[in-house]
Amino acid sequence: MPRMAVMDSAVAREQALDAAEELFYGRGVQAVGMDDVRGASGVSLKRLYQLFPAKEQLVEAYLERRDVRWRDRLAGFVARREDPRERILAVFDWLEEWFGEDGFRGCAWINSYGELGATSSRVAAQVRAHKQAFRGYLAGLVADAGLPGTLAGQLFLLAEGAMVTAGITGQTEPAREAREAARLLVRAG
Amino acid sequence: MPRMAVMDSAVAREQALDAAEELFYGRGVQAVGMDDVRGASGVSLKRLYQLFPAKEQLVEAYLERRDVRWRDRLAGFVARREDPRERILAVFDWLEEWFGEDGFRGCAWINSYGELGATSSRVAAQVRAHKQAFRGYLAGLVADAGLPGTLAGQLFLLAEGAMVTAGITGQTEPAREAREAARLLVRAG
DNA sequence: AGCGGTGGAGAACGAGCGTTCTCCGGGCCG
DNA sequence: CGGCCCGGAGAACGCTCGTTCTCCACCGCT
Repeated sequence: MPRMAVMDSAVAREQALDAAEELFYGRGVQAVGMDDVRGASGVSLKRLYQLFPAKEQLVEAYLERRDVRWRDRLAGFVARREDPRERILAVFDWLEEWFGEDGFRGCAWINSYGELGATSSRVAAQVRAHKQAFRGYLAGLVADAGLPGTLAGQLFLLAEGAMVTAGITGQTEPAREAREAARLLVRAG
Repeated sequence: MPRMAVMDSAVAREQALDAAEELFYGRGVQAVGMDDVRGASGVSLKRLYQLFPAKEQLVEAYLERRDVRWRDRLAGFVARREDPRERILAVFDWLEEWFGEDGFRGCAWINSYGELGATSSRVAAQVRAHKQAFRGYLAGLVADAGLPGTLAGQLFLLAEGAMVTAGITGQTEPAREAREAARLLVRAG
């Protein structure tokens, strides 16, 4: 009955990714060994290498899954607001919530880019794709609000600056500063 | 005559730092070995370890020297403008110049923070100090223009967002987008 | 009960690299 | 000219870590 083995593989994969995400995000990719992932996940090394033939693939899977979840969480939060302009500002409210979470250590993609961007072209491409998706999402919000397209890039830069600054300082305040700037830019637009 | 030896040490130190800066910035700190620094600088390993007892100290010296130079270059560019509001916008003009330079790979401190922030508290502190100095510089420009203090944080976030985005995409455009947003915020202030 | 195969624990291997050591040549002093 | 010290080249050492291998316990089947 291979059904069971398949299920176990799926479970092991999730456990491995859960552990990898916490460790990679919290300490940096290079500071975490495959053995650390094994220890934290309970998935044996043999199985880990069956699921992810090399560490780089585990890293890619980690960024990929986090990308989907991150954008879903943001979109879910924003969708609760009705007014199109409020939705734009809600992005920054969500950032503030995120920055305040336990274990927040900045943007996983910006951090990974600093760590691996010069070495791994695949990671670099994933980071670019993630940022482009976020920017595209903002562009959609701006268009829905009937505001000029140039605003999207400006909001994007504010959000990126807030993420990087919150990551470095450990404070949530950058989200409020960015929100206030966004409010002024929306009003001016 | 120890005079000569002292001079040579100073020269060797500069050569080592020149090579370290190019390599660390271009490829990331962890991807560069001490032997690479030796090869690129012509300074022998023995001498390298006399000047910098461990790699971490070389990294610190690299960030320290680059910090001074970076802020001097920015301040020098901005000081050429007379009008206080123009000086604020000149910051973003300088960013555009910087982004367009050969070998530009984003902000050295943001990248280093992503790579080492979770591991080395000394590097993390240096990054925070650099960013705080930059923010303080912007606050001075804002005060000189008689604009409200809250503007400084907003301009800072725009600049950080532009640096991180230019680093990831390799384009200079974020500087112009940030400049336009800054112009609107200055006008609104 | 015997047995084949699956999977886990952890040793083993090999590469990379930070750091130190050894050896040697070349200039300076008596 | 002979001994001495400074510094360079690069081998060596020890550790980490990605990846693979070995061995063994367990589980289902006949």
